[in-house]
Amino acid sequence: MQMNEKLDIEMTANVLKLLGDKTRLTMIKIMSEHECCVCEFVDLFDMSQPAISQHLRKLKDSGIVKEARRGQWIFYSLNPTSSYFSYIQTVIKDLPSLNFKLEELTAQGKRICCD
Amino acid sequence: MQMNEKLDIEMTANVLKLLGDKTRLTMIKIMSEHECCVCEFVDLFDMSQPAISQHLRKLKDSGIVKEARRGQWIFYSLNPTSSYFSYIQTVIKDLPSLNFKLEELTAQGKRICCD
DNA sequence: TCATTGTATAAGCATATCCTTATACACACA
DNA sequence: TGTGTGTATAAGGATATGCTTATACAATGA
Repeated sequence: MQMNEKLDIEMTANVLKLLGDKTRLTMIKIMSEHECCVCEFVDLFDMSQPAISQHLRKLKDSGIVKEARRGQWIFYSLNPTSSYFSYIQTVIKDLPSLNFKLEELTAQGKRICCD
Repeated sequence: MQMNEKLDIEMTANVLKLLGDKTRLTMIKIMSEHECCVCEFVDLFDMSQPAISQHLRKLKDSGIVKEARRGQWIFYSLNPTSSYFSYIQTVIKDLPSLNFKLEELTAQGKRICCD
């Protein structure tokens, strides 16, 4: 059963602006499949650590992403309490999965695991 | 039956960036319900005619919107041949309808009709 | 053909965006 | 407590964005 809750245009535009950047859209798609820490993103993107950190901060400030510190690492994931949680999943649904990217990291021993 | 065609991340980010502006997102929502000409948008938004025109050009350049001249007027609408046509409809589905805005125009005799 | 109306383009400006490098902060562990 | 590793913040620069005003182009109709 669909909820069909109405979205605010201005808030939605802000969310779409955040997703309207290739780096952030890719991050969001990755986080929709797995939580991920900053250093993993740094390995996945050809970009400096501060650049990654700044993208994550924008996503966190908007409330669509949450962070969880585990020891030295901070893991980011989609925030299930955000009012845009299911909307975002709809928007990214048909983007290609990036699981294989994380598997490459695992193969290179670069995957962070805190179990 | 869902198609579930895979979307390209970079192209999708570009589309979302276009939608990630309050003015353009509103325009798109309006166009999803009715075609609309430039002067109508000018009446609907508190913004100059060139500003409206420039937003429409971006949307047209990306292929997600098409134009049709009818006499003096140029009508814009969602482009059904765009590969993002159904995607966009999904993305804007739960935004509030703006039909009442067009009805206000009609009441003010500002609605353009070429029938 | 000329004036009017609708639309597009050009140029310029203020601000936003996205990156960089340098540096600070947080945690782990010897 | 000191050092290494992970992450955040600060500052600054290049480019992008979104508006403005001025002007050009397109169609209509007297």
